[in-house]
Amino acid sequence: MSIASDLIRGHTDTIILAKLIGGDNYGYEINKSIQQKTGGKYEFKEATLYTAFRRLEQAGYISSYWGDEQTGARRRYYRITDIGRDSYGELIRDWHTAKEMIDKLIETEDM
Amino acid sequence: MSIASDLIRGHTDTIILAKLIGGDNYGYEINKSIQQKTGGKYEFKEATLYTAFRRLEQAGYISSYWGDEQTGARRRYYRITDIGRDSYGELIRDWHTAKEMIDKLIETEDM
DNA sequence: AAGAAGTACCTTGACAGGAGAGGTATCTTG
DNA sequence: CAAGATACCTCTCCTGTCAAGGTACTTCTT
Repeated sequence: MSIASDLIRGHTDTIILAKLIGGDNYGYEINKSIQQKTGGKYEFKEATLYTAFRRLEQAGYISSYWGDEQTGARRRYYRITDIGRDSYGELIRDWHTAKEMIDKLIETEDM
Repeated sequence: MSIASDLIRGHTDTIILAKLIGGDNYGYEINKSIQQKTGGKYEFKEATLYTAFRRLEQAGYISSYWGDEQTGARRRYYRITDIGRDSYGELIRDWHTAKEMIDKLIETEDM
C-alpha cells in the first residue's frame, strides 16, 4: 500500500456502504474488490475492516448473516439497511463539500 | 463547524504548510484565515492546531520564533523549512491520488 | 473603574479509529 | 503432507483530535 491511510480515514465506512449498495457482500470479497479497483494501491487492513463492520452494525447501518457455504471457509455476509442508505447519501454529500474545501485550503495562492 | 473533522484529518499538516508557503504566520491568524476562506464552515480546534505545530516543528518541516510585538498578545511565528516544502509537494501529490481513489471507491456503479 | 470580549498562547487527559501481531478453520495444489 | 489461499476474529498499542481547563494583555462597553 502506498497511500497514507490518514487520507482514507473517515472514508472507511463510506467505502463499505457504497460496496454494499451494489448488493450483499462479505469482508474478504469487499477487500479484494477494493484492491482490484485501485490497481493494488489500496486495501483495508483486516483489523480495520472488521472493526468497521462491528461499528456499522452497532450503528444499525448494516446487518449480517452467515452464508450457507457447503464447502470452503464460512462467510459472514453484510446487507445495508435503510438508515445505512440514508447515512451513505449524507456521507457522499459531506465528501463533496470536504473535497472542495480541502482543495481550496491546500493549494497556495502565490506560487 | 458543520463538516466532520475525520474528513479533514490527514490534511491538517498540509493546510498549515500551504498557508506558510504564503509567508511566515502565526497560529491565531492562520486559523482565522481558514475560517474566512471556508466561509465559517471550518476552523481548527486550538488544541489540534497547536499540537500540529509541535509535530511539524519536531519533524523539521517548520521553525518558529517569537514576534516582537510592542503591544498586545505575543505571537509565535512559524516559517516553513526546505524539507517542509518538499513534504508539502509530496502531500499535494498524495492528495490528488487519494481524491481520485476515493471518488472511485465511494460512488456506486449500479444505482 | 469594572467587566466582557477579543487577541494569542499553552497543556492535560480522554477518546476513537487504524493497524501490527497474533489466532482459528477449511480447502486446494504441488 | 506442507504451503498457500480463503475467510474469519481479537487484543493491544499508537496517533491525532478535542473538550476543558489555564495564562496574559488590550480594547470596548457600561
